[in-house]
Amino acid sequence: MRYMITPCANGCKRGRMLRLIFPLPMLTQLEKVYEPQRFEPAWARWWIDNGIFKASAKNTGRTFSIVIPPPNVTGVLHMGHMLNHTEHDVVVRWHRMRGFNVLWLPGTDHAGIATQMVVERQLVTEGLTRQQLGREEFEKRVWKWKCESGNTIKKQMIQLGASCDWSRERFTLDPGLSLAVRETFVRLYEKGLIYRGEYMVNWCPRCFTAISDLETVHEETQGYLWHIAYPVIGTDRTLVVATTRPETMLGDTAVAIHPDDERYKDLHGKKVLLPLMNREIPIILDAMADPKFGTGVVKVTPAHDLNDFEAGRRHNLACIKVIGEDAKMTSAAGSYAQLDRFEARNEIIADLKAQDLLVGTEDHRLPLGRCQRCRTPIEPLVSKQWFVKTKPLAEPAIRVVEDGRIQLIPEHWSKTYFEWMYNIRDWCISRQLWWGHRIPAWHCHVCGQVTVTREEPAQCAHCQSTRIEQDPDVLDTWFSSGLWPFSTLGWPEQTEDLATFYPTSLLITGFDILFFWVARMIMLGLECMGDVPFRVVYLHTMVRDAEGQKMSKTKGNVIDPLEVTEKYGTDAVRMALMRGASPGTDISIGVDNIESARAFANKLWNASRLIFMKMESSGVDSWAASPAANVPLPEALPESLIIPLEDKWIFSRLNRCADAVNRSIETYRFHEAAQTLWHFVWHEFCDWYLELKKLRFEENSGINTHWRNLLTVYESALRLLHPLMPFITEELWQRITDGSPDRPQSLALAPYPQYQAGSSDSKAEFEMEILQSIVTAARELRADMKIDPKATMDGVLVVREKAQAMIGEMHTGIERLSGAKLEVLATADGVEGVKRGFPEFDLIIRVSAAQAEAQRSRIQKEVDQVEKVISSSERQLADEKFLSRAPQHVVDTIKEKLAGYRAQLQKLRESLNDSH
RNA sequence: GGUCGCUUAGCUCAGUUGGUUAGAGCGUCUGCUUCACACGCAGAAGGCCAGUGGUUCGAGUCCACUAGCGACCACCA
Repeated sequence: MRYMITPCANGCKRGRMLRLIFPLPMLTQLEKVYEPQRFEPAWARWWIDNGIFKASAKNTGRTFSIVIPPPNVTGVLHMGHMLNHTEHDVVVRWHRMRGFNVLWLPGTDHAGIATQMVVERQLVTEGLTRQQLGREEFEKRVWKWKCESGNTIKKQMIQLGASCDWSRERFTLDPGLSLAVRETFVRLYEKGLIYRGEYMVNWCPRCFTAISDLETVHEETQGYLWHIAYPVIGTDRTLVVATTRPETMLGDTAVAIHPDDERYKDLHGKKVLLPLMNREIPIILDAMADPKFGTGVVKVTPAHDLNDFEAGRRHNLACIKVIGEDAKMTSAAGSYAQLDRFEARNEIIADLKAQDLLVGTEDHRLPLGRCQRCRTPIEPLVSKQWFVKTKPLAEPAIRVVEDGRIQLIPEHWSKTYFEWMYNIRDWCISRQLWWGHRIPAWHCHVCGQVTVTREEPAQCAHCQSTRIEQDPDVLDTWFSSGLWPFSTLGWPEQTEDLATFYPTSLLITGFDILFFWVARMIMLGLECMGDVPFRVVYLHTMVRDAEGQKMSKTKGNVIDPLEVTEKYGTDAVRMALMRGASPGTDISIGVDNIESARAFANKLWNASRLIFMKMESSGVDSWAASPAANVPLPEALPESLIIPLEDKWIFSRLNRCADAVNRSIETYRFHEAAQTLWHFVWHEFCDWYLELKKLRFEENSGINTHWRNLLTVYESALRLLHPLMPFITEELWQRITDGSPDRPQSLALAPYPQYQAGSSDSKAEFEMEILQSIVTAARELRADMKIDPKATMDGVLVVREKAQAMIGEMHTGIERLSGAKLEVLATADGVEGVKRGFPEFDLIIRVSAAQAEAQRSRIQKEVDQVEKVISSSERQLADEKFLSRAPQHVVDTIKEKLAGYRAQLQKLRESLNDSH
């Protein structure tokens, strides 16, 4: 037993914890079925306890740094996180194994509104409100909650194998990060990039705070366009306005018409009587009124509509707030005061009807802004808030993407980014919440001025009064997230970490927070650090279910990562995700995908089981070579003269595999890396290589060479696979290493196999292909002719020159894998039986005439197919235009291939004639 | 309203600069309890690459349009 379950040494009350007694270099036989639950938690712990993932601030070598998109402390891990974390971990482990000084910095976000809502909901169950509790008590309460449940995400990440440096874990409300927030705020304020003022903001009456434009979601909604008649004073005419929000009319301070609108020219300079309120308001001339829309007359409510607010400024109109922060009508709404805004709407419509002033109603689809958090319809209202002036920050942020100092992947996101950046509007950063970074501004009760400083001031900077009070508001969560890539490294202090790891190398995140987060980090990074926060942004898309549907609780199609990792193993879920993770497309994940990934893990497990069993019976107890960064050259190995074909072949394939995988990960083509490894391990290493090696061990000759080569390849494969499937590979790797001090402590620290020029062996690959074709041909014949699977077939093999030596060496293997006793002859003359002909060999199986017949239809089909290809190639080679315009190498290739097809056709025809 | 993306086997998707029998996994069918693995082995079937037109010697790949789906942005009453 290598694992022991012991009570947690530090007296943790949670009961027993898995602890690992390790390392114990030990090669024992594996259980028959792969049970990841038995070793995954132990390795997760072990990696951390042994500091495998610690970055060094002093390291002067190549550095790779990445910060996690901090999950909400309120959060519970979902599939999107798991995808994100797996992508991070693959890239991070890959770099670490390539010898980089790697930092993956983890942490969480205080998530202002979201967290506050969670705790408030808790309070409701106790019959309390935060107001009853008071600000200080409430904050304590949130902190308490944060400390209790805030570690969930961390534990879950550890369980997923995320190779973060937990010693550098950060939280957006940490003292250091709060310092960074304050520093940034003061700097921006001093540069005039932060200002306070009364403007139209998006107000959520349920969350009771202003929110930014990005936090409102627009939704097409079916509504009405009401036509309301406003009597024109001094005439018997009326002006008919069209509105979607009649309740705001109580706050109208003008109606607007287009100056050139002929219909109303005679009314210029007149006034109308605002119905229900009996207030006289002017008719103003403004281009905001589109003569083609509705009636061409717009009511102007500066307090409740952005356009109207601006029109109000242009025309110096009063701003009458008729809807309050609680979404109820204010006292300015006269008899409607205290009504909810939607109730008021109904009453107003009824009252207008009664007075015959409602002259029309038409259906109208309109976009309705809702609060991102609680879906409550947003109330645009005028309010005194803090804003960031974004244009000056956006300009350099646009430039760095334009000139490639930051690269967005997939590249097409740049356009979306530019689009938003060019049209950026000022950012409302104050929130009327209690959970977050308090705004470092103090209001003076005496002179009314504001003091903004880094340190808490004792007196007003303007009148020296001590009657000052800190602004009650907190900052938008994204303000602190925007500083994440450098605030986490110690800024504004000039720390070693900051010098070593900023700018970070890469950011991996979802496109859904491109504006919320990525854009703001770029702006604030450039502003505060004078350099980009990261060089590459890889944006992945959404995780969907097997049918490509968005996962949602209401649809019931959510896959819980913890459930499935528990059931199928973390490695399996990681692999399933990676196989689907191609840049730019959504990832569909169903249980099927995860099951097949588990099958892959099980395959690797059982291949290892085979290897370990054979090692034991051969008296080999560990793998003795040190891992090398390069895929080894078989020629460089001792006893090179007797390297068997399967070894030359597998080394060559391993080399190509390493090449492909390295290039795939480098370009974030995770699906490609996964695919390549899957194919190599399963269909090359297991299906062919191990099958051939099993026979070698039976033969029991040259056993040391076989072992050395096999273990070298196997060990390299584990290393290649490690970033994707860290647990199973570590578990297996530790079992074959002998624990000597020159060996890395963990597979996570072993060098990642690199392509080595000259290590590919085309001759071996060619010969192996021939071998595979012979075996496959024999199996096809057996299946087609329904020959007893257990019967040894009797046959003849005629091999042409290039492959003859191979047949000599591999004869036993070919016979065993094809299940046929094969006589090797120089020609096939006079041999009776079913024949499969190939350019490199003929395979003839002796069968009865009845069995042979089954072969004919399939060969005929192939003949038809090849004939078609030949005729199309011939047509092309006869085409003058093609010959004159296509490049020579294309013409040559076709000529070559045509020759091949012809040979193939001839062979097929022979088979057809001979098979009787 | 603006922008972007997608449409390839029954399903989910690959297919890097255009180059000639279009690939994988799952599913389906046939046969195998072969001493690593039935989470397996061996074999097979299955696709006028959404449609139309264009560029080209050559198009799943480039261009235009059409249809369907999806996402993001958005202050027109």
